[in-house]
Amino acid sequence: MTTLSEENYLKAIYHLEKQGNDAVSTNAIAEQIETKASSVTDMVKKLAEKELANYIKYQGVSLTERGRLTAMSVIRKHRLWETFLVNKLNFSWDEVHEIAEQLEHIKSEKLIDKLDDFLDNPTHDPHGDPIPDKHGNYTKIKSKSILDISIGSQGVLISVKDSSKAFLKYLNKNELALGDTVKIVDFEPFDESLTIETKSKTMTISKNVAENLYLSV
Amino acid sequence: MTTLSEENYLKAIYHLEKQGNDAVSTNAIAEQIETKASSVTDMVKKLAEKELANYIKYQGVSLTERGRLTAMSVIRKHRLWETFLVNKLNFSWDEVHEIAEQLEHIKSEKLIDKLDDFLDNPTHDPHGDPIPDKHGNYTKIKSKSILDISIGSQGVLISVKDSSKAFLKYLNKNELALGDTVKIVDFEPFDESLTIETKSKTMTISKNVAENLYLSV
DNA sequence: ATTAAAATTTAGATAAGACTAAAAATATAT
DNA sequence: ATATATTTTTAGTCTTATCTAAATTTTAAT
Ligand SMILES: [Mn+2]
Ligand SMILES: [Mn+2]
Ligand SMILES: [Mn+2]
Ligand SMILES: [Mn+2]
Repeated sequence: MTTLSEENYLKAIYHLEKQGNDAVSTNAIAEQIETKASSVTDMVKKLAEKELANYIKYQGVSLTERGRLTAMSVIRKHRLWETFLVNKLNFSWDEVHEIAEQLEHIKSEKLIDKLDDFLDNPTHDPHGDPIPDKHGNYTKIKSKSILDISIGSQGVLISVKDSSKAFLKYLNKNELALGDTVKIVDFEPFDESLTIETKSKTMTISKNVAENLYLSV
Repeated sequence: MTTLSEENYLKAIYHLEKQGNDAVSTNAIAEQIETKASSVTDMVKKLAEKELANYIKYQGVSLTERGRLTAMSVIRKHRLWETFLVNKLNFSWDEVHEIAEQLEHIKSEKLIDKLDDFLDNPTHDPHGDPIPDKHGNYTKIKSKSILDISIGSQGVLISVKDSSKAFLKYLNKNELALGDTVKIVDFEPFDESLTIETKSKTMTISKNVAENLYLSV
C-alpha cells in the first residue's frame, strides 16, 4: 500500500519522465513537489526499496513498471474526480485541481470504477488531458500547440498544457474554452504574438499563451 | 486547521458524549478509536491546547463549542458522502462507511456545499442518521427502538443504531430496509425475542436485533 | 482505613516525512 | 588540468502520531 506522500512523488516522477527523456534528477523532483532535495533523496530510496523506482546514487530516478502503473492509477483518479467536480458539481475548470489533489488519494478500487461509470467513462478531463483506464492505458487526441500551426489554418481547442488557475482564468476572461474552433490569422515577428479568430471574436495572444493552447490536427 | 487524526478524535468524543452523560473517559475514547489510552492522553492535551476540548487530568474530556462544531462538520461530510455513494454511485448501505471515513477529511467548504445541493439537501443518510446543516443544526426524526414499542403497534423503520457491515448485511438478507412498515406481533419472554410483520413476511428477531431497529412514533 | 484493582498519565522509543547544514560527487569554466 | 560551481547525498534535528512499560491517581473492596 502506497502512502499519500509516495503517491505524490510517483506522480511527479511520472510527469517529469514524460517531458525530459533520461533519468529524472533529484532537483527536478524537489522543484515539482515544492520540497527540498534532501527530502527527495530520502523518499527516492524508499521508492527504490519498494521496487516502485530505479535509483542509482547521483544518477537520477526512473519508475519501474509497478511505479508507473501506480502513478497512472493516481492520475486516473485525479482526472476522474476533476471531471466529476466540473460535470456534476458545476465547478469551474480553474477550481478543481486543488480538490482533486486531495481526492486522488482516496483508496477504493470500487469507488473509482463506479465513479467512472457514473461519469459515463470519460476519456478526457476538463483540461483536455486523457484519463487512463483501469489498466493504465489511454489515448491522447492528436494535437499541436498553436505555435506550431501555420497561418491560415484552424482547429478545435483540445487541451491546455498549463492548467494553472491563472491561465485558466485568463481563458475564461477571454471566452476561450475547450471545443472552440480557433483559426490562426496572423503572426507578429516582433514579439511573436498571434492573432486568432473564434466564432465570437478576433483577438491577439502572446507567445506564452499560444504555446499552452493545443489544437486538433 | 485540524488534522485527520484530530478530526477522528473529535468525532469519537462527540459520539461518546451523546451516549453517556458526564465527561468522556480516556479508555472509552481509546476503545472507540482502537488505539492505546496513552495515545489518547497525548491527543486530548493537544485538543485542549487548541481549545477544541476541555480536559482536566484524570477527570475526562468534553468538547468546547468549537470542538463540537468541528465534529459536526466532519459528521456532516461523512453522512453526505455516504448519501452520495448510495444514491448516486449505487453502493449498498453496508459498503459506504469505510469509504466515507476517508472522504470526510477532504478539505473544501465549497465542495461539501455543492455536494449537498447535488444531493438535493438530504436530511438523513442511508442509515437514517440526521445530516447536520452547515451550521451544525439538524433534526432527528422522533423514533423508538423496537424493544420499547408495545405489542400490536406498528411504525416505519427510520434508522439503525448499529451500522456495522455485519448488521446491515443481516438486514439485507432478511429484506428489511429503511422505510419499511413494521408491526410488532409477539414477544417471547424466554429469550426476549420478537415476532414482527412486514408487507412481505413475518419473522422472528432477537433482542439484539430489535434494540438496533428504530421505528417512527 | 487499608489494600487491591482499574484507569490514567508520564517517560522513553519508534516511524514517517520534512528540514538545515555540512560533506561528497559531478559538471562547468577557464 | 585545475579550480569553481552546481547537484546530490549524508548526518543530525524536528514534528506528528503512535506504542510499551513504569509511575501515579482514582475507584472499589475488604
Ligand atoms: Mn489537475
Ligand atoms: Mn486536469
Ligand atoms: Mn458511517
Ligand atoms: Mn451513516
